[in-house]
Formats: sequence, structure tokens, C-alpha cells
Amino acid sequence: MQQLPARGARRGPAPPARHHVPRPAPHDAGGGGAMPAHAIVLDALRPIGTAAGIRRGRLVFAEGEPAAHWYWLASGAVQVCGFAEDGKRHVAELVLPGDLFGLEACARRGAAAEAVRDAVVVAYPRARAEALVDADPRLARAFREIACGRLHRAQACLLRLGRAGALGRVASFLLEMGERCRRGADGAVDLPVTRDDIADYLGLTSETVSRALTELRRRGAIALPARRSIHLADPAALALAKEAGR
Amino acid sequence: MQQLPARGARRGPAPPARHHVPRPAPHDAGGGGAMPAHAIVLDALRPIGTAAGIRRGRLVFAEGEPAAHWYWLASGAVQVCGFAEDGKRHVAELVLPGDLFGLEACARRGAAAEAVRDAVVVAYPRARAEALVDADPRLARAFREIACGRLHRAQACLLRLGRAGALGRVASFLLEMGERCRRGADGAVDLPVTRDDIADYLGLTSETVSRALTELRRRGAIALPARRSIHLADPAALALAKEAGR
DNA sequence: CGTGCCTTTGAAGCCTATCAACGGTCGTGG
DNA sequence: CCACGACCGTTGATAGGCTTCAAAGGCACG
Repeated sequence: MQQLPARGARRGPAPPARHHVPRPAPHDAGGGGAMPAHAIVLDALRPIGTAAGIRRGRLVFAEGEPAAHWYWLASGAVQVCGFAEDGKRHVAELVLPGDLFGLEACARRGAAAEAVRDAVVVAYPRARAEALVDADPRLARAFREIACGRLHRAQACLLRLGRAGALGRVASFLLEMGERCRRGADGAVDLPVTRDDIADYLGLTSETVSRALTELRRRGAIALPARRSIHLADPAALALAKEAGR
Repeated sequence: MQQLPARGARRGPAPPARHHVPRPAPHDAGGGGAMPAHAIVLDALRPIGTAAGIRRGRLVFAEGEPAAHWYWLASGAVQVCGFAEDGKRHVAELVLPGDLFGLEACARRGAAAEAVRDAVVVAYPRARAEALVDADPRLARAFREIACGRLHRAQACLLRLGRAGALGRVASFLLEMGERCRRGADGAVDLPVTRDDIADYLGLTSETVSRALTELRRRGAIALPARRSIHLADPAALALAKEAGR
């Protein structure tokens, strides 16, 4: 159990990381099968995991860095993202609690991973993790399932970015979050990200995201009870808005 | 060796498919390692593969269809794509000769695969292929490498779609094709796709793609010796144009 | 209680989609 | 071999959507 090399940063200063071993997976990315692939992999990897706290704005790993670990997000939120030369950011993947991330095949990271909320991650040394996976076909299959599922999600994002306008992207995003996020007591979705983060994820600006949310609220599709809380009042209306081209 | 269920279609009628067993991989998606992952997987899968010809415009598989096979593209070109309700298409992945595709984790296809040129594909029954992979850790690792590499490419596409404008997307696309395509005798890249296909891949229209190409030619970054041939005269200029935001 | 950051709203401008037309090329059939 | 037709590519004009620039209110945190 040792401190991770949590390098880089953009926002505020960085207090020392917390250390504690998180409990097993809070949810299983619905695989339908008998035992979810996520649970199989996490069970097997737990013995070699080390936990660390990452403050908001800090990087779990940077682009170009050696890919020495696989990661599991215990709490908080992480974005896998790239940076343009002018400092602009684009988010390739939104990582929520319970998700694995940083599963690179190459020697070096193709993108950075930034904590967008204070997060607790568990790191698994890649060499040891791969050895474990190699030794157990059942585990290998579960991992394969996760990797292909991740590819599927990325392609869904591509389809969304390619053909949908601002309203459609935001509506689609909300529906995705409705499925992936744990709902609050009143059924509202607690967004783990700011408007800026959403914008970078959808290839928009925060102003446009705000306008789209306002429009959806005007239509009665959603309600915004609190800053980070969104109530999906009319999923059908959202699904309809999703189809709106640009 | 039997006929594949090549359903669906858009363009012209469909003559009978050709049947022949293609030779081993014409190229190895540069893994750097001793033996490329592609070669390992293809060697192992060859015994259970059946070849089939797919005419341009026909589907290799349709969205929602059971994912019963893995595929390898021997020749031609294939696009993994989704269709909107209004008939608009967006391409999630461009498959070139030598690539594996259709590696779904779910029971059903999340997107369709359309031949954009007359193609020859080799199909591997998924159950038998997975059994083979399960039985050989070395094979499993190679397959994992391919899957993660594919995810990496998809995320690169996401970054491109998210932050680049038309000129940047086209420049980026040309550089990608320059790396993935086999060059002609004069060093020109032979594009396997039409302007329309490029547009659907980049989330643009064919007119905008055409304008971007004209602009790049005006800048001296490229030359267009023939309809489907593009000479990358100044890769540095292309890399520069790639960074152009919208 | 003060200070940032986040969010929302407004106005102007650029970029891209859309509609339209034309020339060129390829494939087909006479 | 030639002629025709369909498709592909290019270029222009217009409209619409999104980004950008700007400013103000609100909530959270110190």
C-alpha cells in the first residue's frame, strides 16, 4: 500500500492523499450473465491493489507516461482526456465509481486521466495484473468482455458526436447518466461533473450545454432542483430530443 | 466453407459471393513487439475461418443482429456504422485490409458493418474462436492487445471529433490513412472510400470535405493526382492544420 | 461575511449544413 | 468502339447553429 505518483495538475494545491482500502464493487455494469465480468475481475485483482486519494484537478496519469498500472475507481469521478496545444481539453471517457480505466495495450498512455471530483482510485501493477489474467481463462474472458464493452461505449459516443446537435448530445448524455449514475432519494441524478466537464465530454461549450439544459427544462423533459442534481421528468421527451440532428 | 448471411443493402443488386481462402496477413498493425498480436491471432484462427465476398453497399452484419462471428478483412474496405432514423449514417470505425472487426462482447451487434468497396472477409464462429482464445494465454494476451488498441483508436477519433474543425479533421484523417494504407508506387495514398464515406466518418458533409481538401491543396500540403489518390506532399503542414480548432 | 467559481443569459460573428448547379469519370449497353 | 447514364467531385449562395466575448446573479467555501 503505497503512495501513487499522482503527477501534474491544473487547479488548486494538492493536500496529501488519503490511504484506505475500499469495499468491493458498489454496482455491476449490468452484464446480464450469471456473474458480472466486473465482479470476476475485481475479485481476482483485489490482492494486488493499492488505494490512493486524488484531489480534484489532479491527474491520475498523464499522456505519454508509461502505462504501468490498471485502475479502478472507488469513488469520485475521473475523465480520460486529451489536451490540445492551445490548452483546450476534450474528454474521451467519463469514469464513474465502479469502473475500470487506464487499460492500455501500448507501453505509454495515449491520454491523460484527470480527477474531476476528489476521487479514490485503486491501482493494480500492470505486469502482475496481466500475469493473473493470463493464468485464468475465466478471468481472461471477463476482461475481454470489459474491454469490448468499453469499445462499444466509445463507438456509441462516436455516433453521438458525429450526427447529433447540441440538444441531442445533452439529452443523450443525461439518459446515459441516468443509467450509469446512482439516483438520489427523490429519483434525481446527481451529476458528478460541472457544465464545463459535460461540454468537454460532448464537444461543446459550457454555455451551449447550459442553453440546452434550459431548453430541455422549458420542454418539461427535466427539472433542475439543485446545482448538480437533474431530475429526468420525461425520459421519452429526452429520447425524442436525442434524435434531433444539428 | 459456406456462404455468409450477408443481409441488407442500399446500392445496386448483389451478384453471388466469391469463395476463396486468402493468404496470411499482408501487414502487421505495427506492434513493435517480437511477434505482432495480429499475426498471432490470425494464425490461431485460420483453421476455423470461412471466406466470403461482399459487394459494395451490402452489409456484413446489421445492427441488432446476433453477434455470431468475428471478422477479418482480406481486401476491400468496410465501415462500422450506425444509422439515424432519418437515414443519416455515421461511421464509427473504418476497417482496412488486415484488420479484425466485429469483435462484440454483447450478444447483439451495436452497429452495422457495411462494405464500402467490394470486399472479401473471413468469418470466425465466435463460440469456437473464444474457445480457442480461452485455451491459449498467449493468444488471449494478443487478443487483449488488439482490443485495447482498438479502444485507443476509437478514443483518438473521439478527441478528433470533439475539438477539431473541418480542416483539422480532414488533415488528421489523411495522416491516419497515410499510416494505415499501403502507398502507391509514387508515394500517393490510395483512398478506399468516397468523399461521402469520409464525411460520414468525420461527422461532416461531402461538400465540406471537398472544400477542406481544396484548401489543403491550395496550401501545398497535398496533391490530388487522381480521383482516389492523395499525395501527402507536406505532412508537417498537415500536422499543423490538424491543430486548427473550429 | 467575503471571495471565487459555477451557472445562466445576451449579442455578434464564424463555421458548417443545406440547396443548387455543373463538369468529369466510370460502367453499362448498344 | 462509341454513346449514354449514373455517380462522384467541385464550387457557389444562403441560412442556421454554435462559439466567442461579455456581464451578472447565485451558491459554496474559507
